[in-house]
Amino acid sequence: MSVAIENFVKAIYKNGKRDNNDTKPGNIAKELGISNAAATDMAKKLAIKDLIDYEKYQELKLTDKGTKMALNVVRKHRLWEALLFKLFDLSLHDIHREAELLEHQTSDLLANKISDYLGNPKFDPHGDPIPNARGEITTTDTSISLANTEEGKSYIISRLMSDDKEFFDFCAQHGLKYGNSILVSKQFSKNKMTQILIHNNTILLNEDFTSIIYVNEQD
Amino acid sequence: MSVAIENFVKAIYKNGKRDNNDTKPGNIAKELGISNAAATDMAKKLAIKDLIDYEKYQELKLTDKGTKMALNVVRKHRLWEALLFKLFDLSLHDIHREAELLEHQTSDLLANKISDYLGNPKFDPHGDPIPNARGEITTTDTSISLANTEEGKSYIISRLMSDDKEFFDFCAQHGLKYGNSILVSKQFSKNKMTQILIHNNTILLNEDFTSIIYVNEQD
DNA sequence: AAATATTTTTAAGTAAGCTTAAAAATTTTT
DNA sequence: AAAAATTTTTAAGCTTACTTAAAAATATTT
Repeated sequence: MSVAIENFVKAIYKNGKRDNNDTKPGNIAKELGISNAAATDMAKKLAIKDLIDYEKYQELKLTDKGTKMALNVVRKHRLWEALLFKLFDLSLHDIHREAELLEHQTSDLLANKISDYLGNPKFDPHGDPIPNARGEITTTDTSISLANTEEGKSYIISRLMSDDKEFFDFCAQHGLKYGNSILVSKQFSKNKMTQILIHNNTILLNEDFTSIIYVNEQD
Repeated sequence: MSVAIENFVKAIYKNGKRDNNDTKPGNIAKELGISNAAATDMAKKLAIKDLIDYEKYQELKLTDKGTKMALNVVRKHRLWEALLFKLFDLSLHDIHREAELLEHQTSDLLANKISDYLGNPKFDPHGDPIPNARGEITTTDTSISLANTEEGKSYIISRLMSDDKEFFDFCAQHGLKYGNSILVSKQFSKNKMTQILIHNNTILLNEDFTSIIYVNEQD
């Protein structure tokens, strides 16, 4: 399947998870940096291939076949990230950029070899779960916007779900990285902000960030 | 640059080395599995980009810029082959197939990281020399069609320059592989055939094969 | 609920990278 | 060196993945 199609399906998958399921053509177009018209166009083509269900003016919905394709690409992306992270001294941002290209030129055979080589890891260097060869994925974490603030309850950062360099730089600067411990001290639900404590620093995060920082409860 | 252009330039480079410099559009077309018309078309486009010198009905000749691009792609191909060979249990044929795709989606930065990781190797698993980051390449071997048959002179196989599965299978079956020792016992120049001795078996090879099996003199 | 703004869709057009068919040039055979 | 065969080129056309501009529908604001 073409790179354009794989990326389109992947974008629907990602937007379906992340935002409030806003997978109308315009959102996908923005994600991919193409025009709305191009997104509508592509949506029709994918519908013919039975990768999405398409109804005019509605959200784009992946079919089982489409979901399978998206997970296959996501699997390859995250396996590449894990491999490049292990072998080379590269920034997470660089690794992401390389994986973004390699993911589309990787046979299932090679993906499985990479997975084996790494010991069939369940998570990539961002903490994102790696779907297995059958497209199954296991996650238990939640965004910190939904974390509760019970006294003394601490969390472990499990993922930073973004490809934005500015966001990564911000995270790096404040010690927000995969595996680190934080305390969610307060939710300002009205203003959609969250206050956290990390390394004895209190940080107030707005929705853009709280929705893409994921954590697991600390045991 | 696009995949199609990189492959076109690479094909000219390869044909310029291998065959009797037969780099007319038809040969490149055959190499790439496209029509002659498409090859002529592409040749004109590459000329505009100053990647080749193009004159109607003549051989296609890479400019310095074109050669540089070809060597850059070849470098990435061979580095991928070396890496995949080291990490995974895959056949040389599979490795070649994967590298053929990955080579076009690899930044110079990543290529250099792979090279460093492998200790900046000079040869890939086929024995083909890996151009360095500046596009320099070092070779001393010759095809067995040109090897001389001096009494008792033996050679070490340095490369099997092909992507053809049948050829690889043939080589595997007869012990023709990188590093093995052979004796070139007779040149039938009139018939363009070469007789070799390997593992006490005498094999008579025709030009198709003698022109792509490369050897170094044994010290 | 009307007016306004935004988004989606349609329509027409472009560039890349191919195709086939036929004309033009070159190469090979006799 | 003429005839035959092959190769290269030109021409016209196709598909994919985009674009911009304008029409149609939906969503938001007042």
